Amino acid sequence: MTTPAPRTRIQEKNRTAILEAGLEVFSQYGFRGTTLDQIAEAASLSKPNLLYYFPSKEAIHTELLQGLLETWLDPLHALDNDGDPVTEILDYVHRKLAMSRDFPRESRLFANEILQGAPRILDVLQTDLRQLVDEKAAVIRGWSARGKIAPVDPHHLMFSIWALTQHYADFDVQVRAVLGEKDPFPGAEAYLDQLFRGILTT
Amino acid sequence: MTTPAPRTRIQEKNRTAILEAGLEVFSQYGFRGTTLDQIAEAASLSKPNLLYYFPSKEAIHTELLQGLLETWLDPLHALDNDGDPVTEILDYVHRKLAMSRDFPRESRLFANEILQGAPRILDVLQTDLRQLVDEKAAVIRGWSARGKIAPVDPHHLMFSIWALTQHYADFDVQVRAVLGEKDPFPGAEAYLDQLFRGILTT
DNA sequence: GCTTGATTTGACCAACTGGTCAAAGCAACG
DNA sequence: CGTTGCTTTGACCAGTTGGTCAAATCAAGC
Repeated sequence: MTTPAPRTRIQEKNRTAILEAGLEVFSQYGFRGTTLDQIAEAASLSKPNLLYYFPSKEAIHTELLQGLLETWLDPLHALDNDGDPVTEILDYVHRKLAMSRDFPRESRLFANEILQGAPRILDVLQTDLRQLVDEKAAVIRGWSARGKIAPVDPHHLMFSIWALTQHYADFDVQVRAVLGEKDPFPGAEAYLDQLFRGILTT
Repeated sequence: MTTPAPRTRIQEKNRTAILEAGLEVFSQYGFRGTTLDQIAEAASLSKPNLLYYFPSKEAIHTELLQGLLETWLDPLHALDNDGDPVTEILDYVHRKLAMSRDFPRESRLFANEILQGAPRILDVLQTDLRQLVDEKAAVIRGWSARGKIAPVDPHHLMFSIWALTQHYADFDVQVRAVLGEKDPFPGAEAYLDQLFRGILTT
């Protein structure tokens, strides 16, 4: 969309490698904590070569964040007013949890940005995200009103879905420290099902 | 405990100012993203003066993290096997939520550390935290077994309490972007009450 | 094999980083 | 007062940072 498509095959390969490397490092150390040298090494390129493909450290970060936001909000778009309410919401939970399992670095990149006050995406949050959430909140409120699900605050329901699913990616280290070797995800899925079923069906 | 008490009044004042400033900056930018100059300015001290009170940037960070861990685990200690199960758990939720409201920077400092792989506290998580959690998990499992609360996975219950309460501090910016000016906390408290009551009372 | 444009790199730079140090300022006590 | 020990600071340093640039390398069409 925003990104002009890379032309040659080698450009595409290197840009991809840089973004992949950037994701790896930014998601762990945040923007300020990350150095171009780290990214360059992770991408197996020289630092000046990085800057041949991207004008600055900031540009890499921005592009990652932009690509991320689409992916991140996508599952919420799918929440369908005409589907079965409980199924719709639980499906959303499952999709979000799967994203935490399959794309934990993306989740951490996002978490880092928010923790730092979201300097680069605050406007998107205040406009696009807010609008989308309000829209879906209305859907949920409608379900409640029609007695399809228990009365719940739709915004806090949304927050709780985000918090719980992303926790397994963002706090992965802590979860594993407490759980030992055991894979958290099967248990998480069952628990979240139980938890949200509990609040949705009175 | 670990920290030898400062002697003079001026020492105490400056050490406190430095820790306060460090908390402010570390909690926003993480360890690597924070500079001594930032801390010095926030504490209204010169950089060499900082280093008169603390031997290094790392020392400030470590001391903050140590003090934090105690406070952080404290509410969990209070979970009492002999109290009323639902009340005990909901009280824990309320205490944790209050901490997010009253000490958001502490929550973010912790989040930053975990996000970066918990390099400085991984061992504490794997020993002290794990042991404490296992202990309380046994209590909860006991309550379930005796039919006092619904059968739940105690570890994931714990994770969900942490995730939900800390979300309001760590993702504060996002929450406020979505909610507008409205204070999230009264709503959060009511919602969390409803959510956990739902899963605990079948 | 030569030219042309895309790609890569070594050398370099100014600003910033965490940290040092010797000297200066200061308070209080005799 | 003068001395003594705590406190503060300006000047400084070596290493790192994001970023530049001219020159070298490379690939591909002619």
